Amino acid sequence: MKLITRNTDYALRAICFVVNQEGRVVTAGELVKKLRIPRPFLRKILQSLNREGILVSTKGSGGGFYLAKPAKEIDLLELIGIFQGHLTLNECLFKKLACPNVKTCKLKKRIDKIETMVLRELAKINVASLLSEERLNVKKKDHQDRSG
Amino acid sequence: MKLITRNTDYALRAICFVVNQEGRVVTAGELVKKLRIPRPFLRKILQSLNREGILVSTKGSGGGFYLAKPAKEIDLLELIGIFQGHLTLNECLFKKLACPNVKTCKLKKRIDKIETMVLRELAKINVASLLSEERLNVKKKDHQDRSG
DNA sequence: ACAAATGATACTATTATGGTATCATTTACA
DNA sequence: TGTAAATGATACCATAATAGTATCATTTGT
Ligand code: FES
Ligand code: FES
Repeated sequence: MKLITRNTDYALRAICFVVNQEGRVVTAGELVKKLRIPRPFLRKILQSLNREGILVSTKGSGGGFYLAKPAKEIDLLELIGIFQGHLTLNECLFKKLACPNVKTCKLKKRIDKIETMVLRELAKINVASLLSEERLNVKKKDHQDRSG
Repeated sequence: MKLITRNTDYALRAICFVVNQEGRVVTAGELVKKLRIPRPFLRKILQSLNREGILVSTKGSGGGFYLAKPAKEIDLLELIGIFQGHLTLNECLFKKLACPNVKTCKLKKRIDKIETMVLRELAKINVASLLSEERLNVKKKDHQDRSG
């Protein structure tokens, strides 16, 4: 079981790279080469990040992406929200029938407490705080695909 | 994203029911009726619980299941381990290549910390502590299937 | 012997994840 | 003004994890 899926992780790597370019516009092609993420998948991810107000995109020749807000204001919880939906650690099986126990259920109470902790911690992890040490894995070999 | 999958949850409900029977041998059929879990699925779950030393089974006519150890010694972490494998919140994408950053990666460090917290809390949640308040949802209507 | 129980195990269905592939649109600039 | 270089939108496909079924073998009380 993974808390962080591939698209979230890729998004984070891409954002980190963009941050390091200090305002320069970065194209998807560049990111593909540097991060070695399959191009169509990365493109979809970048489009999401644009829609969600994390990156700004400019179209046309010379276009690309740059940060829409300070690195400090982009946290893991938000990224997970975008790519994995709301993080629900506990979900009672009697969902539709509206579980008769929700009010008293001890398990729910205890899992909820864990969930709250986890969410709080994830919200603390922001891109700026990750960047003092490098986590990008820059590569030599190019990557190729046809779409785009 | 769910921390607790169906089989883990069903297992927990089944165990709770068995605990409440105070040593009496309980059959899969009974559990199916009371908990309204699909019979073949529940049977598979009970077999796992037996293999893993949480329930003892007795075969043949009059057979069934009873607890293999005190309710206090059965915790959620163990159940999750059985049905969902080891809980890994963070798994670096460069797995096979052995990520060059594992030692320094800040993200990994921070997720690991969250993971440790979660595991510790899950280990604290044991069946006995859940049972002071009821979470079983006993039902009227029977359930039917052919296997067995 | 037979019915009532579990054990083992192989199979199937559904959903979530991890992608691909196409075509439309915008823009710089030769 | 037209073409190449970029992103936007969207539909599609592949793989893996989860959830569940189906069969047959084995054990045991009566
Ligand atoms: S049994 Fe429904 S919330 Fe716990
Ligand atoms: S980038 Fe590999 S452990 Fe973080």
